[in-house]
Amino acid sequence: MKKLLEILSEEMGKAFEAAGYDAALGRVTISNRPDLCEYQCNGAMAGAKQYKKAPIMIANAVAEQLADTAVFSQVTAVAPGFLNLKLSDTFLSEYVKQMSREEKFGLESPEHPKTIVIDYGGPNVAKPLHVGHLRSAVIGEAVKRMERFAGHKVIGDVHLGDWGLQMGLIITELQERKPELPYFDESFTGEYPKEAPFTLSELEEIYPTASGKSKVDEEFKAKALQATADLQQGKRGYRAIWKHIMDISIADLKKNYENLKVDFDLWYGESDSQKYIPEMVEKMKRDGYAYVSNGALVVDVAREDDKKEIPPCMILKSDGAAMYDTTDLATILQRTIDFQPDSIIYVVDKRQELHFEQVFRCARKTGQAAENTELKFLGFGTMNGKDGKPFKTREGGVMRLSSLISQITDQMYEKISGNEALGAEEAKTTAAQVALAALKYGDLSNQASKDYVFDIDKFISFEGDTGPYILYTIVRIKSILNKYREQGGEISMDALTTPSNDSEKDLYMQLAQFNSMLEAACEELAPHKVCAYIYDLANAFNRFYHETRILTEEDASKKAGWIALLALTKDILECCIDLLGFSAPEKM
RNA sequence: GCAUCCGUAGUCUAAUGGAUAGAACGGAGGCCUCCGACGCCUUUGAUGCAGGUUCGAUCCCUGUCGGAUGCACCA
Repeated sequence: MKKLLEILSEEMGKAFEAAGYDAALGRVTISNRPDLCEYQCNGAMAGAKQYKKAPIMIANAVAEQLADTAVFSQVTAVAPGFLNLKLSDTFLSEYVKQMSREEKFGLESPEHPKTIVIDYGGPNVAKPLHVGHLRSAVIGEAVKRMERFAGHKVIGDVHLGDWGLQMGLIITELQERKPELPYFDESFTGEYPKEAPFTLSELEEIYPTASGKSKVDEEFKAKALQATADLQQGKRGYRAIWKHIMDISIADLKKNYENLKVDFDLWYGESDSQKYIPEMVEKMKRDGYAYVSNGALVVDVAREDDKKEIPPCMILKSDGAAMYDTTDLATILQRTIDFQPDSIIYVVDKRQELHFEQVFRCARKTGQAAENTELKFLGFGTMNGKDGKPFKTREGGVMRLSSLISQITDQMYEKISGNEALGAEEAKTTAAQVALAALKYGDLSNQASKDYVFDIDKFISFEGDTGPYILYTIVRIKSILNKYREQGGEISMDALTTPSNDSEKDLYMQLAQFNSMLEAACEELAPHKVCAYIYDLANAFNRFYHETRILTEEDASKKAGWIALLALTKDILECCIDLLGFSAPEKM
């Protein structure tokens, strides 16, 4: 269904036209002076120059045309030329009633659904997830759910880091520790063992050790680089080790992401694009794009109008090995072949912006991406500690994501375990549920591109603009609805009446904004807009709730109408938090 | 050095070029015989600085100061 503001703008546009002005001037927006009006139109001022008339004259003429509109209950022209509007109660409630019947609360599905690949998560195999992986997972998951809800075909790909130097480092370290393993025996032709020669926790220790060594030991680093190249060339024993690492690591990653309510459609990695690389490189050479510079094979991507110098995209290092430019390009090619996507969205740390700028340009120039495929970089900022510096453990190390989550869950448990309505078991699961909401809302309520401060006490607070506050509001509504059912009441959206006071009308207006809010949030890939919306909606509900005795109301139709209003509010809140990637308990 | 992004109340955060810059936390004060007071209502307080474009600028442009980040064989 049409967005409310669209309808209002059309109505206003007709009035402008009838008064002899351009209908486009009739754009209506939400009032920024709620004390004066609910909606406003500033078209008279915009048109003043064009028509060489005082804005107030235009505004007056337009207001006259709206004398008997069914949409507005009040239209006033105010100096210097504002048109202040109030909505008709019946029009508003009809709109909301219609919306409650629609499949997606009135959000229209796109005429041409897009195929969108979202690249997020980006964990490295053999390394546990740490706090640096949180934002990509949380933001990417929200964007995926939003676009999917909007009606697009969305494919979420975790894009594992499984092909770079870290694999060579692990192989090299393993060889030093256990040189007797068949994987390192060049003459071995039999089948390699099914069991991995290491456990998950060993693996998680091997990588940092090897990484540390490579920084001080030149020889070790050279070996690791060689091992990386050998692996990429397909050396049999190395591939077998790699497979072990992958199996162990992915099983663990899946478990961790599941705890975060994050799930991927594809578990592809850099390695999966490998088979496209040789042909891609050849074609780049053949087409004259790639040339050798300082021993490496590169493609120029600089443009004349660049203010800054954009280094060329590196296709192959001087030792012939692929690097992240290469795999990212080959991955674009792979996705083009597999899905012909209309859009590929990268949810990546914003520090990688230059890299992706290079890759996108190169992909366009050399034809890895179709011309009509848009490549979007959704860069996110750093999660900082209270000191304003990147989040660390007390000891100054990198904090594991699982520790962060258990920390916030434990604190949440302490807060809610005092609630006697909850059993011990229920308190545990509820704590985990609310903690996840606190964590995700704390992250998503900020604009993705900005750095933000991870403040655990603020996030888990039930007061203010937080996840728990949203959940609390939902739980409160559920509690009322349950009582109503216990009294034998039935909930039906048809019971919606017209608003009878300001706080109720405000709640109606908040609800009516759902479709335009979500459309904007999807368009701008901005989950924080969904957060801002549900916060406003929860506030509007709480204000209304405070003023209205619902269950004791004697007028049955009034009561049923309020119940319907509550039910719709709850449905929309729950819909939104599902898009953000968390859920509400029954009690808390 | 060059470049990019960001500077909004004490803190944190929002605002397709529109009126008196919107919230949250904190501070001050009030509201439970009543559907969950983890709530609600008052109140306090901000666009780094200097110019320009515009009828109108937090937003666009220029300069300046401050912060973050990036600048080919790591990802």
